[in-house]
Amino acid sequence: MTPGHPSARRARRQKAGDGAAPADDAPSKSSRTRERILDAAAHVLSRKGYAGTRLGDIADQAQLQAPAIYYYFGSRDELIEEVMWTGAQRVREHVTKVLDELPDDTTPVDRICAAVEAHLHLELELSDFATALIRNSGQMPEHLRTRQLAEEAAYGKLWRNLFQDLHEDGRLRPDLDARTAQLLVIGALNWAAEWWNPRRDTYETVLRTAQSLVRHGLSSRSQLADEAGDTARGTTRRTS
Amino acid sequence: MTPGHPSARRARRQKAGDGAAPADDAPSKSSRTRERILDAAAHVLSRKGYAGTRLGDIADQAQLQAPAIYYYFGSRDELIEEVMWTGAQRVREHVTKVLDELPDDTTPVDRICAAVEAHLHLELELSDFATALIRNSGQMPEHLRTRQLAEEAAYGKLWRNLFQDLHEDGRLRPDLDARTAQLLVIGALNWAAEWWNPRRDTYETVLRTAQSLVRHGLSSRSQLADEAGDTARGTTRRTS
DNA sequence: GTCTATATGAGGATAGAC
DNA sequence: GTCTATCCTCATATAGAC
Repeated sequence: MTPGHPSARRARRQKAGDGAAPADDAPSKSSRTRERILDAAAHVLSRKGYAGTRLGDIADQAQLQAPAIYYYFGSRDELIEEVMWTGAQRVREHVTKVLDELPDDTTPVDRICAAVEAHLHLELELSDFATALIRNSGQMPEHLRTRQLAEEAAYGKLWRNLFQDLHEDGRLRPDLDARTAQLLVIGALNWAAEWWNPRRDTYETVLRTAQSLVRHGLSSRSQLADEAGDTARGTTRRTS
Repeated sequence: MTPGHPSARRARRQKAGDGAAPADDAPSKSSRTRERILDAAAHVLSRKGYAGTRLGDIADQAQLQAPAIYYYFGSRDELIEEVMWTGAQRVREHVTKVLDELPDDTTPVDRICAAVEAHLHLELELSDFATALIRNSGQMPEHLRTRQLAEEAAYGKLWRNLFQDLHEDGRLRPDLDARTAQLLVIGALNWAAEWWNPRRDTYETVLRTAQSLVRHGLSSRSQLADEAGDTARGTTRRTS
């Protein structure tokens, strides 16, 4: 509410600055405070949920007092909305970038495996944002979800294209429904943020298992033999 | 709080009665009100989260006034705890039952496919309980999670045994980590409650795709050819 | 068994000092 | 930029009528 709120306006200006400048000067002023608040909010949101997220808890985590938050964000809802959007946005940007950098002759299966790696990597990296998103998507008031839904639509389309390519290549096993398979795969990956414990399984193990499951689960003809030793680590490399 | 609370005691007695009697007499008195409240609580909890669940909303959904809830449950927390536990409990019971009824000579892969079917079926059936569980597991105060954690441990062990059998049969592809694969599979299934829309995909489509993905994703040697036409529907039948 | 009325407390948001 | 003090709203839980 109160759209003309002075602190909100100021905050928005700062944010635009951060986002636009690629690597101009240093992360700039002590306006890294904004980042601290955002990270803190993701942390609390993932653990307490939308309704349970107290400005006081966020402030504790960010090492300042609650009213200071209003200097950077117009309201509690505005802050939470940005957490949800940021998580979705960063994952999509990262996966997009990785796919763009793949050689043109990369096969559809390998592209999917690369996407699996990119998704998993960033999701586990940004686990507070990821779990905040996962747990609260269905619990947010609709009007706070517009940006997030746009992100997710775009991200869904990206995956849909990957599966489409696989299908057109005749490599998608015919008893699979493409859309359903895609949602099941993404679900398996998303869920990983809920259970992954770095002290129990290495990231490599999770990645290798996920990629193998996807590769063999999806594709009909096995171009699998010659990849056998390769699936262990990143698929971003050779494709010849 | 207030453990000796009269209404709580009364409520517990009624519940025990409901649970014990298999099909004795009718669902008994208007104490089906308790079920209505429980269902309503699952509905609200899944959409608003632990902290956002208001007794008033539950009351609206159950078609009574908020204070009436205290006749059946000792407190808000007690009610919520029971929702979380009920979801986990019913799924485990159902899957256990289905597995127990399988012929003794059922192969490990087929047993896993049967478990996939049972899990998916009950999860989509009880979607309010399922999504309540999924979204709020990480957001509940620890002291409300004891029963639920016990359920989940038992359920995890059940799946672990399924994968163990597959492994000992030499059918688990060697590049897979059993525990990780299991968590990824369950994750894919759990997530389905988040996106499944009966008006878009039939239950059959989801089930068939999930089973196929799991079967081909997990197993090394293909005993797949002779099952091809069978994976479409339940796997509970033939195994000869 | 279910209601109306109310005591009590927690948390978002603002004003204004520094 | 960040703090202290304060207002106001709203939800749990209880008391007690019907």
